[in-house]
Amino acid sequence: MKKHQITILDIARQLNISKSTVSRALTGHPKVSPETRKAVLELAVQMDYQPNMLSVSLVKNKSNTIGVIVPEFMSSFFPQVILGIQQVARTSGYTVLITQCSESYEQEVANARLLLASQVDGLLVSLTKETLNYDHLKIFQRKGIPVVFFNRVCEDMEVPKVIVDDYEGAYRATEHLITTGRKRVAHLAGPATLAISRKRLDGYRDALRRYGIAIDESLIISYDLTMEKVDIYVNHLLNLANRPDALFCINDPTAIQAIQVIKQRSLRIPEDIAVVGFSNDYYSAFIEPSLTTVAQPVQDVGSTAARLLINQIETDCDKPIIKQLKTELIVRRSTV
Amino acid sequence: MKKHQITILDIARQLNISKSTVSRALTGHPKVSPETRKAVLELAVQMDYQPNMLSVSLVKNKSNTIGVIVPEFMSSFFPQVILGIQQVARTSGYTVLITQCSESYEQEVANARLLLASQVDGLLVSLTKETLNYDHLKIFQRKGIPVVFFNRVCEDMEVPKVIVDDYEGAYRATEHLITTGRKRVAHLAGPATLAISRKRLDGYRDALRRYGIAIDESLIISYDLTMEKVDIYVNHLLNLANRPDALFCINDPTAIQAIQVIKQRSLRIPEDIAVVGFSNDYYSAFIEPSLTTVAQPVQDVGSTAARLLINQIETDCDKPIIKQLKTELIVRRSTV
DNA sequence: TCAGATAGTGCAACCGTTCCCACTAAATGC
DNA sequence: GCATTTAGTGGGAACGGTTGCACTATCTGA
Repeated sequence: MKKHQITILDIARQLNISKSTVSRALTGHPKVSPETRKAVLELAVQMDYQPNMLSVSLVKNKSNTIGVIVPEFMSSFFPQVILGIQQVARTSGYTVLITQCSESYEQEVANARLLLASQVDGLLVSLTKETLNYDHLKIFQRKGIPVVFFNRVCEDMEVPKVIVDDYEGAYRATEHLITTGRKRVAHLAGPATLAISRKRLDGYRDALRRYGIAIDESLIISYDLTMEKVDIYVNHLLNLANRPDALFCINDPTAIQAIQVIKQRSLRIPEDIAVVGFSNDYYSAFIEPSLTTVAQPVQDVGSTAARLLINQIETDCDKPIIKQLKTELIVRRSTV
Repeated sequence: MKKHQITILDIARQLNISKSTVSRALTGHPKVSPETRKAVLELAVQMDYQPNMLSVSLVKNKSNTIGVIVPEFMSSFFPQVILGIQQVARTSGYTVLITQCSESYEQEVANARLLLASQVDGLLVSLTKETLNYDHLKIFQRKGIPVVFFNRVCEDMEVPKVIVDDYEGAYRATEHLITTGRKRVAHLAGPATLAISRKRLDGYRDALRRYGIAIDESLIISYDLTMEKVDIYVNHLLNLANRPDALFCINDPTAIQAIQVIKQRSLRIPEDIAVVGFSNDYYSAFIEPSLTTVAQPVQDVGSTAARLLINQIETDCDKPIIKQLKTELIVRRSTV
């Protein structure tokens, strides 16, 4: 059963002083006599006093909390981004309220409402693959609560964003496939709702164009990121009369799943078909064959976004900067 | 810049009624006339009103928040447990405050303090590998705030715990190695501070004993879960005059790292040495060779723990039940 | 000696809600 | 037709802190 909470009033009564003085002693206010301060501090420890942040937040109109909305929690990507967020938040004295949407738009709306009600001082968001309407996020803007997007960003809101250079990454990946002799490079793309899908697709297209390879639309398949679909689409590609000799996938989980399908069909990687992923997930180096992929500075995405947000919270300046972090092509055995 | 928040008082003034009535209309209190209720609800939407949960929590002395402390966030294990926690919490109307310790005891203490100050209604904890003192968690008990442990539990606190049958899992894994002809089974164990390490070690020992295999202490190495050490210890084992022909690892990341080392030395898996992990992480099926491992019902751990906690919060009954979930040996190519 | 500074403290308002109590007016019972 | 219930509302304390202001007592300097 929940016990009575020790409050500053309890301390005040014991010492026969006012709660104002207790508050001042506890918060390090200068105008408290050394003896009083000592007595308060000692009694506080002895009584196991813990301040109630709810009331502090209420009176100060600041919760020192930042909200985070991520689309999913299964891949290693978002947990790692959160690691970066937490590191920065912690050192700046903020608590992080993490919510997760299971790729559902409705869940995203619910989470936004929750964070709003929780009086977060700022919001970090990465969108679900379903999100097309942004009203639930624009409320934050209207209320003057800073918002920063990362990874999966919203293109019609003028707020700071942290992304990696998806175009460049995809371009380099495709270029790598071409320069290692591939002629028919397929692309298993993400849903067009996500800007990252579109940019990676653009990078892929431009690389082909640049190297004078005609774009074959039948080799481009956009899918909804549900893993079961990968089997279907990869099989479809492998069944084409003029089979692709390389496959560039929207992300690492997709690539890894694709590799399983290709292996099942007893095709050799990379001899028969090369595979490239995107994001360099933790386990991508360990699979067989090890996966060539585009590495993103995952934790940096989180820490940069957090820094941008906290800066905005504390200075009230809100230039809608777009921080674009560099990617790096990591060549492994799935392509060479 | 943060704008003025819309409060029930703003609504009250606009409609020329008292804030009590507005509050009642908003919370669905029966004694409000239909017209008043309608007017309030409409104006609330129109004004973009969002309740301030801080004040609600303050006055009700209940935050509808549960705190979670996990030791790390890199492996897929804890994020997945959290998924299970969130699912249950959400349907019961609770928000989840997640904190992460990077395996540091000090961070754990800081996180506990933070959650206490945030007035969580209950606490879910999995300990860091360093934790030996539990004062920071016992405070919750003293204050009457329910605590439930999961996975890495504390043996000297009488509270509910959710674990998997580590002993049984380790026993089965070791048994599997023995029955497939292995004679010298090594064990790369976790730190003795963790009960899971000790239990898995016990299961390993008992399986050997049961099958009449003398226990060779030189084949048992306890390490601190920092990946770099795996290289050293595995190499040490492989350099032994009488090399082991099987290796049972405390968890999957360890096993995967061990496999890398073994492959570097051009030994064959499983012919020269078989490898078994524990926990069936997401990627363990995809590595080469695919990893034989003991699967845990990861999300169930989270959902069970959350259910236990919420039940305790809402009924005030606190039987220190220990829920032990079943494990399952998954045989893959690293052993057969 | 006395004005003025200063250290230390207490009072009370405030943050945004809930909820008990009191009140009025209409509805009901007899 | 009058007492009693009841529906609907408002007033105000409470939750646990912070903080501006007022106040007293001591100290400073000319």
